Amino acid sequence: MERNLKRMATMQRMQVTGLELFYKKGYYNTSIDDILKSLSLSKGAFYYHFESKEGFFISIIQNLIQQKVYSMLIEPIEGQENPLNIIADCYENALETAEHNELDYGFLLSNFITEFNGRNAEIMRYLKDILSLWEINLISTLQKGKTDGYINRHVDCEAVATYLISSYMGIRTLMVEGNCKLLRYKYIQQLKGYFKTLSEKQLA
Amino acid sequence: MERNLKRMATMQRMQVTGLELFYKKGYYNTSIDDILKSLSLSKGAFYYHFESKEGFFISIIQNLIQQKVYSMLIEPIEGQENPLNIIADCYENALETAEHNELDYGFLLSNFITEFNGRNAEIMRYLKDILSLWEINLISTLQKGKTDGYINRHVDCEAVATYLISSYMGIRTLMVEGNCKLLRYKYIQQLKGYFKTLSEKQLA
DNA sequence: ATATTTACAAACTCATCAGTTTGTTTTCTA
DNA sequence: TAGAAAACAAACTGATGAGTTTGTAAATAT
Repeated sequence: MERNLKRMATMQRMQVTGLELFYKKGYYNTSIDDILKSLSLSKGAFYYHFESKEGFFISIIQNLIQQKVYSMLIEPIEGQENPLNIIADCYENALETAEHNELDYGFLLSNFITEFNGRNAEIMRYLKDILSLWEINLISTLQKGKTDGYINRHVDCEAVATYLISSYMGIRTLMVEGNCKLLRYKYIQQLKGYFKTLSEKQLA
Repeated sequence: MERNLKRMATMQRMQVTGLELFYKKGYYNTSIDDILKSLSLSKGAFYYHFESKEGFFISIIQNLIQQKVYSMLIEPIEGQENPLNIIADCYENALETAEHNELDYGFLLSNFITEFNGRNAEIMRYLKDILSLWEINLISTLQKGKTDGYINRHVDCEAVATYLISSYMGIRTLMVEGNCKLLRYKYIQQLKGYFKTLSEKQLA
C-alpha cells in the first residue's frame, strides 16, 4: 500500500517538473536528462515509470493540463448569471494569473499546439480534445445565455466561442513580451465592448 | 560581378528552404543537415555563407519574414477609405491565403515568438520589432480613421490595435486544426460585429 | 598563363539525447 | 527471516546535430 503511494508521488514529481521545463524551454528543446537532473533522479527511475518521452508527455496532458484547463477556464464559466459577465471575469482572472508568471494553462495549450502541429499527430489529438472541450462548453454556456435572455437571439454562439478562444490565445502570445498589465487592460476593455454587440439590450 | 550574383542566389535558396522547414518542423527540430539535404548542398556551403544556425535564422527574419509581414499586413492597410473596412478586407484576404496552406507571415511571427520565447532573447528582439512595426502602423491608421470621421473619437486606438493583433494570432493558431474555412467565416463575422462598436455612426 | 580567391564537397569532432542494460538498495511478502 | 519484487542508480549504446577542417574545381585577377 505504501509502495503505491511512493510510486505515485515520484511520478507526479516528474510530471510537475517536466511540465515546467517543457513549458519554459519547449518539448523538443528539453531533454529527459534536464528533468532528471533538476530532480536528482536517474534514467532508471524515469524509464521504470514511463515508457517513453512521448508517453510521459501524454500523461502530463491527461493528469495536469486537462484538469487545469477545466478548473480554470471551463468550470468557472458555468453559472446562472449573465454568461458574458462571467466569461469576462474568468478571462480577467486568468490573465491576471498569467501576469504573475504562474502557469496559465490556456496558454500552455496554445503553446503546445503550436509546437506539435505537423510534428506529432498523436499528441496533437490529445491537445485538440481539450480545445474541443473548452469550445463546446463555451457554446452551451452562451446558448443558455440566449435562453435566459442575456444574449441576443441572432448571435451565432459557435462563432463567438471561436472568437473568444482565438483572442485569448492571441493575447497570451502577445503577453510574453512587453507590458502585460497594460495589455490585459486593453484586451479586457475591448472584449467588453465586443460583448455589448452580443447583449440582448443593445445600447443606443 | 557574376560571382556576387551566384552567391546571393545560393544564400537565398538556403533561406527560402530554411524558412519552409523551420516553419513546418520548428527551428529547434530542424537541423542544418535537413535543409542542406533538401537542397543537395553540403555543410561547407552553409558555413561558407552563414556563421551559425542562429545567424542564418536572423538573416531569414530580415530578408523574408519582415518584408512579407510588411507587404501583406502593414502596407495594404494604408489608404484613404474607412480603415475598419480596409482592415477587415486585409484580414479576410490573409486568412484566405492561410487556408490554402501558403505561408502566412503573420502566423509565422506568432509561431516563432512562441517557439523562441524564453529560449533565445536575441532572436526574440528581431521578432518583437516586427510586431511593434505592425502595431504602430495599425494605431496610426486607426487614428487617421478618427480624424477622417470613420471611427468614434472615444475609441482607444492602441487597445484596438492590441485586440486586432491578438485575435489574428489566435485565430491562426486555431486554424491549424479543423475547418479553416468555417473558422475564417466565423472570425470575420465577429470581427465586423466588433468593428461596429468602434464606428462613428453606431447602429441603433 | 599563372596565382589567388571563391564556392563549395567530404569527412571529421565533440557534445547531447532517447532509450537499454545491468547492478544495487529498499520494501513488502510468505 | 529469507526471498522476491519494486524502485531506483550508473554506465553504456547508437543516432543525430552544430560546427570544423581539409581538400578541390572553377572563376577571377594579374
